[in-house]
Amino acid sequence: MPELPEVETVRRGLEQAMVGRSLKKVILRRENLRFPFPEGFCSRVEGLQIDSIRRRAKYLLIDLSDGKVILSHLGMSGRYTLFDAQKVKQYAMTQGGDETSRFGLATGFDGRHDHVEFRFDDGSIAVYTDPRRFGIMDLIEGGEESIHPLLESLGPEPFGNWNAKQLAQRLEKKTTSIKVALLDQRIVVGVGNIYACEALYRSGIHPQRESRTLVRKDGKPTKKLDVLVENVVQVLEQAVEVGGSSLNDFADVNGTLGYFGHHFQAYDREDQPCLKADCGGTIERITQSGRSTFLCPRCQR
DNA sequence: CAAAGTTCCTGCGAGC
DNA sequence: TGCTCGCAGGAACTTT
Repeated sequence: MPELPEVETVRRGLEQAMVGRSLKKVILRRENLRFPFPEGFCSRVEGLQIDSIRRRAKYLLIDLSDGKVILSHLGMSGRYTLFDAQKVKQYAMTQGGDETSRFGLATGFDGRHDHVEFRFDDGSIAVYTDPRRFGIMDLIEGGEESIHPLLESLGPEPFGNWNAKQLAQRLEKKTTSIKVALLDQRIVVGVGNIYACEALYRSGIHPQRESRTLVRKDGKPTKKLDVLVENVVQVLEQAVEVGGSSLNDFADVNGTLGYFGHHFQAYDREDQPCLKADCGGTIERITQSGRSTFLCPRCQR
């Protein structure tokens, strides 16, 4: 469930549930996700309090009271499910057991993919579930965040002071298609396949258009590039609003609604009519870098 | 057959 | 000519 808006929604959910609590016990049910868990992960974080939870790109950064940071990426299928103390009690009574996953269907599957359990001092628990295991969990020592290999080459946050001028600089010499460029986290972070399609559709830009053709010869952004930047920010903002409007006790419910409770204008609408007034075109699906792109060939140029 | 993400590998062209 | 570098495109990871 992982583009910027979904990760931000999860961040808010975890913030509510975790900040101010201490990690009493952390349990790993396998040795790796996409990468092995760091050496001694559990013992190095147990006893520490959660001070704050931040987001950088599609990564979650969980700040601990001694300066360490838990780095978490949801990959394609990662989710957090939160259980308050009362729910934990209920599950303990009905399912029993202590060291095996008791949450089963509550985390979205039967428990086989519940890889990490964070148990807090107040009796609440956060479970990380990830069937495809493209997710990542790592531990960063205090002050070493800026040199973490996964974070160091990330581009600007779209909700920062990102603008068309900055984007133009990065696209000036790029022959890659604009769709593929938007997915490149070194150019701008947080945009994934769905919102890249949506932003290009709204902007009337063909996803296969060469990136550099959106920059003028003097290096300034074209009007279309200005529009694209506005639409990327708008699409992401609107998605955050939708995700944030739902309940707070299940981070996965938030994330799921963020994607599928919302209907898209282009994504996953192959063979359906273009929604732009008077266009009359039909949404097409093509493949770029092995990923589906949805577009209206009539109004995207 | 496809899937919301990221990293790594290979092949190619440019430039020294 | 031969080598290196960077870019572009594709495969790989895995389960439902």
